Amino acid sequence: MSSPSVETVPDLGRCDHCAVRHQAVCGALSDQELSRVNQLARRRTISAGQIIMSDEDPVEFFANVVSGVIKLTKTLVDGRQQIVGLLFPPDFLGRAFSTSNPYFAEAATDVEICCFAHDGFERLLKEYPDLEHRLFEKTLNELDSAREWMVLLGRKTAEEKVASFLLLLARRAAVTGCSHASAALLPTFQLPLTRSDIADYLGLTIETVSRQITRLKTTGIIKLLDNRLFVVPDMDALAKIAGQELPPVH
Amino acid sequence: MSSPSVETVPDLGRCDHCAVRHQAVCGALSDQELSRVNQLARRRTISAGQIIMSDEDPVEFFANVVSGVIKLTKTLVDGRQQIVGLLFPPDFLGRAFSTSNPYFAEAATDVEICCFAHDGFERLLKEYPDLEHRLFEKTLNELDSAREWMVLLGRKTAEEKVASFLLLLARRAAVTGCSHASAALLPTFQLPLTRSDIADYLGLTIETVSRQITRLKTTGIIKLLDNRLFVVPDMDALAKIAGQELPPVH
DNA sequence: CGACATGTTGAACCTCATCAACCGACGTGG
DNA sequence: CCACGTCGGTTGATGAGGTTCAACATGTCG
Repeated sequence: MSSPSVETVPDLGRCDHCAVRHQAVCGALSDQELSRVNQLARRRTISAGQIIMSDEDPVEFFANVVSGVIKLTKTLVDGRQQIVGLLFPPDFLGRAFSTSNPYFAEAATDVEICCFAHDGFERLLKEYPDLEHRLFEKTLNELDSAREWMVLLGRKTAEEKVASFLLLLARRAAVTGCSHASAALLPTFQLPLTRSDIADYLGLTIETVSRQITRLKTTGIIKLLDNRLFVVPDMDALAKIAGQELPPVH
Repeated sequence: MSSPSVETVPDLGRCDHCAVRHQAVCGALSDQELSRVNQLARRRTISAGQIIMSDEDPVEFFANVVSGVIKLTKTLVDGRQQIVGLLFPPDFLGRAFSTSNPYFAEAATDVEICCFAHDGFERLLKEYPDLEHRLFEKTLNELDSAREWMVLLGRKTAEEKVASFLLLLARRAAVTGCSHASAALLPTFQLPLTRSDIADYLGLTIETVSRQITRLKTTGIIKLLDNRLFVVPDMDALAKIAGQELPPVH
């Protein structure tokens, strides 16, 4: 397992080549600490559609999202469903300090995660306050996002909802910097969700989502290279349609 | 200020008589630590309708809610508003680890809060991991609530929304145990919000809220002693209408 | 090739928003 | 003291935005 190395250099194992090593919660850890985490961690690959955690099960593990997208969903007794969160790399999956899961976690695309056993990880949180602090900050950001989404769900029109969602992805793509298309550096991204998932994320039906997308397409706000590959020629135009929140300055 | 006492007994000052001393984040602190917090804290009384924090201002302070109800709101440029959270005692107000406020905080009723200066409190968080941990747990609970509300906003009907809201208050009243009415111990509570606030919380209009309340009244699911005082004769019936989430057991 | 999943489009319907009138309570000033 | 305006709430009539139901297109996999 461990390569023959000078003993002062900790064995980081897979963590050493991990794509999200510094952005994930692990970023809080020193090399020494990370080598311990490494022994606790287990990579898993999950194909699209698989359920990762169920609200029927107790919390069994936590995980970092390494690649792909995970959707967190809640369901009413009659089957109505709502996506209450999307996890991208390097987000963290799992409800700390609770024995029960408050939602379903399902792979929206093929997904790679790095899992930690429940007990071991909670012990780690106790031992490394920096780790807990990092997780806390991530949680605060999630809370901010959730509340922004509440505005969308409660007050925005179908067109604004779809535009907001596309804007979210376009901005992510702009930051991540991976423009798939050669198209002169215009924000371009791959849809990670089906129409059905988008509907569940926006509190709409599939049909309405489809109609709004074709509308944005015909008005030229967006372009589709194929059914899943989007280009946004004018981010400001899209942002305008998305119905922005009150800016901080009055 | 400090009463002449044996020096081994820390001066808890107002904290000693504080109604939320043990439930609020302060519950994480020893008497020694609390006596220090006490010097940092300042009680404030705020009348209904006053703005406590604006998203236009930087984060200036944090606070414990001691009595009353605070609403957290977000607004779109054209004035559409959404309440993204309600704070009851002993909830915590303020976004830690950020220089800007993500929302408005407004007193829904007359409110008593216990304020801490921003810098002093963040220093305290660093020094007392237990305090930060407690705040973390509160944040996790807020996130759970926010996500539950997303299901309501995205997927529930007007009737279910109103019923869910009343159920929320009725359950709170049942726990807090303060039944205002002599009515044979039926869950009874005072509405802390105007119809307009309720509408902003549920993503509806005032008119729809009003109509749904009268509907629940005429079907006997709820009774009104006056415009603000509600009685729930049958919690299960109300819960049924509220459209429960999928129970943990399949 | 047929079966199935994903997505699009059309037509009818319905829930909820909108606009408007009205009510009672309250406070204020002439 | 009463007229007046305001505020919170209720009720009615109307219509638009989105859902529902249904048909069809497209792509994929055995």
